[in-house]
Amino acid sequence: MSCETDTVKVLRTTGHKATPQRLMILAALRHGSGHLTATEIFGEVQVEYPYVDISTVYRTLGVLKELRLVSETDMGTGDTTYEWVQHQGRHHHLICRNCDEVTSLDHQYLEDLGAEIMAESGFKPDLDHFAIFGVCARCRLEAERN
Amino acid sequence: MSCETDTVKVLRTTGHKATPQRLMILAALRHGSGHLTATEIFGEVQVEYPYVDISTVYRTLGVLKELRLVSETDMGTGDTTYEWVQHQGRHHHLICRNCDEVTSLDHQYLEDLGAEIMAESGFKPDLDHFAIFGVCARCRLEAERN
DNA sequence: ATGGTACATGCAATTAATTGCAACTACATT
DNA sequence: AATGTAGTTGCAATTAATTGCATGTACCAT
Repeated sequence: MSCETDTVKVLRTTGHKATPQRLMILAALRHGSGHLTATEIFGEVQVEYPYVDISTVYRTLGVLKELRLVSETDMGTGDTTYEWVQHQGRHHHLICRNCDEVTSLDHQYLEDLGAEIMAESGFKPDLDHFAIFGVCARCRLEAERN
Repeated sequence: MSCETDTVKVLRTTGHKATPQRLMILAALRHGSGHLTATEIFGEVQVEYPYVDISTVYRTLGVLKELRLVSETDMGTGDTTYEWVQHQGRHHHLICRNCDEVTSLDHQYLEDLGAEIMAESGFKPDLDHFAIFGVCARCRLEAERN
């Protein structure tokens, strides 16, 4: 699989450059196990090239996000996480604001929502990786009991 | 209308306190025209009471968000905005990542999504104020032309 | 292969947001 | 009304993220 060269191609055709720093950030994202923070990616890259700057990491993540190669998600823990989109495929999270439990949500729900919005307004939404907050079944029942 | 005293009641029954600082922040949120940043709220409150601290503003917004009295939304401009939920009712935004145009989205779409999720998993999602990014009809057509 | 240029980088400085802690205060209970 | 306590505040320090700018470099066109 030539994900690496594919990505380089995408960068070039969109007027961006495939710099060594970017390739290292890409590698960190692709080999990482999803949900990486900017700081974690930074640390990873620093191992082989200690002179990268954190601002380069943020800027690269911004570009990759724009190109929809990575998704950015705040899981409610306070830090923003980044994930290589093709790595895990589209997926979503339901996060309980009472007990912080995280469960996953099938993409189909959002696929349908996206299709509806698209059909009625022409706007094509990016629904790659959502964090939806709310109250889980257990906490809700417990709250009702009081 | 006794929104003010209602809110105070909500605060008290949930184990929080109705401090003067909070009442001023509440007033700023209720009189403001939606989509206020923490800094804007801070400035507003400082007019009558210059000794508040920005951390108090953030902490109060956190509490109000938890109680779902305000919604927090990143409109993609880089700053997080807060809005008094009952002030404008539930509404959502479609934001084009190409031309930055912002249009609104009827709540019904998300109401339906919420009902579905609730029915199948028991998880009750908060879908008060979403910012959905994507590509608007105009930009999409323009992109296809190339 | 070379050169020009638009894009990227690193650094430093700035702004946004969070956190630890001692002092303080709202308010439920008495 | 007085009191105890849990919750809150302001301050200072920290961490996260962004931005301006001069220098550097990828890569397209020749």
